[in-house]
Amino acid sequence: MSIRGAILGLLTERPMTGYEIAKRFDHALGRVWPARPNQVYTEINRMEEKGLVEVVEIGARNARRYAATEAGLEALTSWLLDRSPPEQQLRFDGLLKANFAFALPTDQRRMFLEAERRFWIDQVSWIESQMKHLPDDDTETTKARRLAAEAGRDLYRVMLAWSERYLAEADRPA
Amino acid sequence: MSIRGAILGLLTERPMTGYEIAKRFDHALGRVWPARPNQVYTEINRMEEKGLVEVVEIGARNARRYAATEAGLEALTSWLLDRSPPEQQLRFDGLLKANFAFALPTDQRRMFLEAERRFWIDQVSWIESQMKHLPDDDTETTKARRLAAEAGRDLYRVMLAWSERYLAEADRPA
DNA sequence: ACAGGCATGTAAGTCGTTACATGATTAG
DNA sequence: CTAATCATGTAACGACTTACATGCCTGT
Repeated sequence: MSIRGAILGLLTERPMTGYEIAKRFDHALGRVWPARPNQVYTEINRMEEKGLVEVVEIGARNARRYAATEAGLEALTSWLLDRSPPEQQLRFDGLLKANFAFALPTDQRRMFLEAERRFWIDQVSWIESQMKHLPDDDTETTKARRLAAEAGRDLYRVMLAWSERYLAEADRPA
Repeated sequence: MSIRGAILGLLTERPMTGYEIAKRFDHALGRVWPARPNQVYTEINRMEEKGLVEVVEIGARNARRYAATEAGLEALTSWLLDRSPPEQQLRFDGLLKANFAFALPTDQRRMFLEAERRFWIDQVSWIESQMKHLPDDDTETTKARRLAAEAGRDLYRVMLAWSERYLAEADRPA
């Protein structure tokens, strides 16, 4: 239930509408855990039924703004501390494909690796631009986000380095 | 359809039974793309219907040993080159949780980060032990697997560094 | 007035997990 | 002979994607 945890985590910052939460996934969180708007809406409704969130304001266009309840905060804590599979599992098809790149003929492997390289360059520069927009304060929230962003950037750099090393090895075959 | 690609990739090494494929996920591939035996079996059956794999041998206990067909190899290539979402997306709840660690009270955050640290140490040492068992040859297969393993190890090291930096920051609060 | 963004949903289908179930063979 | 491993499934459910649908409000 990672999406549930993520929604609750976002709501600890401030109350939000489903639309705003969906935007956060779209613009930022989606790079580590994608979620589409409709999934956000259906999940929030289920969470409201279970008493994890509650409507704290109804604005223009009948926009419902949610906040986490006490039960919601407990659910957030237990999600963070939950180490049972399939929580705490990487699902990373980039590394999976990396294992099987040998199966491509040489020219297509080059194309594949160059596309990978461009992709990871994009990811690195995207996250670096995101880091500039982090608030310039010393709160726990900002600290956690800054450290997470740095880890994300470094993960992308590892994949970038992988693609470049592979390309270099492809240049001088055994 | 990452599982389909992974199965086809494994079958390029040599023909295998569903059981053997499931073991590979369990022992190695599952660290980047988990799959349970039943999912492997159902997927292989669907792939056989579609002509992507074929039975090349029936052994003891009626074990069916599969190989990739021509169509299967094409499917593998197009999976590797496919860059459309939700392919090519990270789904990494570790980084997601990293963003929300601030929501835990200080003592629980320590516990959380120390558990993270132990977890990533385990991952690093697991993959390092795996790397020792890679065949000592110079084939493309081995090269791809070695580079992928190194990337995996470095990814785990990034997360390990993240947990340690966070723990260090927690020691000297702002 | 109309385009663009705000705001929310439903329905169908696929992918993945959990739980349950069965039987054959081999090693000790 | 009995435990472990080999070998394969089915059923139910939950998570996620894709496609479709609706209407409100604000700025130009």
